[in-house]
Amino acid sequence: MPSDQTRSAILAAAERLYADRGFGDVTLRDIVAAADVNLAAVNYHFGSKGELIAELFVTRSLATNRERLNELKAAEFAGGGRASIDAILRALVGPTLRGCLGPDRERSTAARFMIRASIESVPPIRRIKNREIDHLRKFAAAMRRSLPDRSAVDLYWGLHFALAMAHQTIRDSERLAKLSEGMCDLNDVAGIIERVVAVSVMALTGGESKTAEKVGALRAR
Amino acid sequence: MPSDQTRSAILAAAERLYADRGFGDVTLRDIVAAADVNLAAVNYHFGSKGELIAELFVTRSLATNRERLNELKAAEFAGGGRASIDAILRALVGPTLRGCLGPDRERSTAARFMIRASIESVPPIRRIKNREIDHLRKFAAAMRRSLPDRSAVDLYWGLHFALAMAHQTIRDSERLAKLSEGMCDLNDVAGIIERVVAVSVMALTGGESKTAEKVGALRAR
DNA sequence: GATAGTTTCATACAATTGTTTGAAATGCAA
DNA sequence: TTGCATTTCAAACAATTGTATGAAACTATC
Repeated sequence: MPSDQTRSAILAAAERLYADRGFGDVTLRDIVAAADVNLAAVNYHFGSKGELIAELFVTRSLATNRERLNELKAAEFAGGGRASIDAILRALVGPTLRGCLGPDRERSTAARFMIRASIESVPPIRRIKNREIDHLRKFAAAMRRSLPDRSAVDLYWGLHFALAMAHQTIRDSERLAKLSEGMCDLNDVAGIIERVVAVSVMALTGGESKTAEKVGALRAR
Repeated sequence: MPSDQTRSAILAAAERLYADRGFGDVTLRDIVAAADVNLAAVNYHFGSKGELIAELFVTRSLATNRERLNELKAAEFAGGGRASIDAILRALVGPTLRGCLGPDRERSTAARFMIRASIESVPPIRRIKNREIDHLRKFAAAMRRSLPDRSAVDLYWGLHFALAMAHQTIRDSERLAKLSEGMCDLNDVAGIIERVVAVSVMALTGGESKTAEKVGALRAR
């Protein structure tokens, strides 16, 4: 019977350290010290540092995607096959925002690890990351069904911007807090999600398709 | 007479390498090889690797801030002391977007270096970065003057989201290109700027102050 | 309770890193 | 030229890194 006690202790410690300090300055010795296991255990159980990171990433990546897709399916079911655009966007940005900003410690580490992974693109992760495109494509398709009149380009930009806002809010919540001197409540996760969704919906619908015009008008200046 | 030939060769090579590959995996030996100078030259001219990075960052940081403030001042002058909100946002996101996505090679390296710096937060940079808050505060003040009716919280979020969209577009333009299968033209820098500005303006004005309502309405669901 | 397979451990290894050193080369003033 | 300061260079240094090794400890089966 394989002892996965050591194995999971390493995974947990590694994820927490990577989430906190990034891949750049976390050594295997840091990890085994935090996990209270022997240095050689990492190579014994995972083969190499890169494979450890890869395993962490694929596990969390699958979990996040599953969570997002569940919300999407639920929204589509509730809407009789066609989800509302705000529900789609909520399914896209909700899980990550809740995971990173919410109070749940365990989820928080997982989500912050994923943010790190999306920022500091280390080789073992870069190789896997292409699958994310396929995942996002499902959301693009749902958006196309929800807003059949919008151009594909507008939809892609809307999707891109929604992720951008959610992402940056997690990555740089500290700056926003400092800049606003605490006026922006970063503990109100639900409020943040709705703010991101609201802006994204506006970007996509633009008060009845004004976005394209607005872009055009501003460009003409 | 000090020989700044070596000095500037190091600076140029370091900036290019850091911009291309990030701080994580660029060694001093990579830099001196690219600059075609001796290894010891870095420590002789800069003292340490950290001080080299810091010098690069402060130089570029000052330049970017100056550029942004120039555009802001010009916009405020043109508007008789009060700039339009879209002009303010354009001054905020324009320089970086033009720098990173534009064709100008030299500016491109500089801008991409700054993006790296804002992502991979290495110690020497982290220490300096607090000044950025003061810089952003000037834009927040201009926005307050331009939209005196909006709440401060909304303005901060709008500023935050504008930077988020610009930032992510630079950092992850590749994903957007892949996702949209080339439909989103990332060479049309002016168009991208206007798109970011348009969405930010909508987020801030929300079709005559609908943002807050919309957030409220969505939250009520 | 002996044995085979698995897991842990201390230790060592090879490679890479930023930094230092002291001598050689260079530039420039007298 | 001589003398002095600045700059370059090859070499070495100390520290850290991921990885490998072989013996010890453990676990479960017979």
